[in-house]
Amino acid sequence: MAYMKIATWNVNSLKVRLPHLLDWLAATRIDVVCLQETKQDDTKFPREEIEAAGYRVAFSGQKTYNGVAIVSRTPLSDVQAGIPGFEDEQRRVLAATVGGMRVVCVYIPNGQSLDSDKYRYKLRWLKALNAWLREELMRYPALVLLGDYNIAPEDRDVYDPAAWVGSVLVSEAEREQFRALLDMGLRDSFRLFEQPEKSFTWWDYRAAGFRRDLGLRIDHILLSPQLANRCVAVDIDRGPRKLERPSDHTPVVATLTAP
DNA sequence: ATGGCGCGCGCAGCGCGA
Repeated sequence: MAYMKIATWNVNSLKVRLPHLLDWLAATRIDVVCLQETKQDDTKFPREEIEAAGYRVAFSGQKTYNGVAIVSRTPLSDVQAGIPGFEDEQRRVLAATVGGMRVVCVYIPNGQSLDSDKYRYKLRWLKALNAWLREELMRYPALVLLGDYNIAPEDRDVYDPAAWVGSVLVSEAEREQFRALLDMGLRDSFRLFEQPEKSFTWWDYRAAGFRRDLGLRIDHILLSPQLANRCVAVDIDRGPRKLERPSDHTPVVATLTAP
């Protein structure tokens, strides 16, 4: 295989979106996709359907909220759920080694509002993620961190920055944590390339957000330097967002040359 | 436009997402 495609997609309920996922995998031949908001207990996870499509899968789920999974055409090894040493009942992190890469799938907390306990949790969570990844990067030079970050890193990632001042997803403390990831050497793969203005990955279900293109870029693929050197393209795939009953997020796909 | 929609749970209407 000349290229490897690795993707992230917040499916907002895997139960509802499984047909979209299977169709998308068949159409795109993606090698690895990290899922967020599966919202399913591990006992309910549709492992058989995904394996029947020719993929392996690792998952860490919970009922109603959160839940992450890594779907891969090649075997997954050294699967690890959660951030070591960080007590968290919420299933938001899953890491595995795939094709010589360390793949870290994250569903970063939303935060709700700046005065919320959930926001304080988000910042604590991000600090723990940063500290952990600093070590992981030393252990795994070929590392990719991908998922729903719930952070729009810059104003150009927001359809109307003025309207979002004072909100979660754009606050300075969150963006600082995002920059801390870049400061340890990770690259925002999307910005390695020329991209259209108004490149978004999420649109509110309300107010015809997608039709009016009122979106945010909050789903990201960060690459260690070694993987950034192999990255030849990164694209947002709006296709699944145009289907009936879509997720409010759309997939992001990075294309890497074979090692 | 202060909300709007979609999801899970569970069977009414609420919490949550972003």
